Amino acid sequence: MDYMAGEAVGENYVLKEARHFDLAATLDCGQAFRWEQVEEDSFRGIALGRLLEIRRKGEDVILCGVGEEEFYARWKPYFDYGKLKQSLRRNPMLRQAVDFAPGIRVLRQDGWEALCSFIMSQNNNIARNKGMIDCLCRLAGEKVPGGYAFPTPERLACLTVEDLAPARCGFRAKYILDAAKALCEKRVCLDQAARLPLPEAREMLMKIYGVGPKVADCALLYGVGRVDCVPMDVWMKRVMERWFPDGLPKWAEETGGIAQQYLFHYARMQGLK
DNA sequence: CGCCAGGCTTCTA
DNA sequence: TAGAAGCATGGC
Repeated sequence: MDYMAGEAVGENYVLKEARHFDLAATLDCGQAFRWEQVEEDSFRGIALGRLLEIRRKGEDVILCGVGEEEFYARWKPYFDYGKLKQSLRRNPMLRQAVDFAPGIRVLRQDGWEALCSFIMSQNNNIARNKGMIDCLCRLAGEKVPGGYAFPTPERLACLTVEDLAPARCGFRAKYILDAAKALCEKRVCLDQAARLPLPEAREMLMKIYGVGPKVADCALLYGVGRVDCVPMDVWMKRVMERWFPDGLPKWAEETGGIAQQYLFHYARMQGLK
């Protein structure tokens, strides 16, 4: 099953034979920061303003307390980028990377949350970033059943660096506040970023203090649904140098961000130098 | 203890 | 205009 379908069973929504959905590889690989593993094969997180517990049971994946309507309205778009992965396998190197960890999925998160999360991820590690974000949500996020939503730009824009001190964001605090203000003042519009030519979308995000190419690209890919956007970190630079000196195949460019996810993971696991 | 984190801004030649 | 230095902080 490469695109998601399932059925409501009792109180839950069940994805049948969801072999290509590795929860740990997807939720704990540094693309999202609000999921925590609660049991062997079970994760809990707040995304899109809602608490979700999701767990694997044999070949199935169960979304606890989710009905059909909510699945299609909220979670399918969040978890599912469709059949893009299969076509990548036309290239031998891409096939190798995809088959190495076929259960990784690229998430389509909330745009603002992704932007803010990747601003905070800079020169940081995943574990600490999660802690900082959790604290930020408790500090300024709206209370929802089971925890706190990610704070809206409006709620952050009226705070100061001192207000954010408990989250221990360090030098990133001022960046977050500028990003929040940029959205409130409509200097930056993420809906517009979804439609603009890629270079213009990046340029717009990079006007935010503390947002460079990498953070802009991550926000676009993981939060704005720009699967054509390829974040270039140290690992991807090595991948391109070693395996794609002339760039990704032309036909793969429009889904380059998806390719990136598999190549990144593969390169890192191989310890590519 | 040091070293490092899926960078960015600022300073320097 | 490229390349190096500082940045805040805590996980390991």
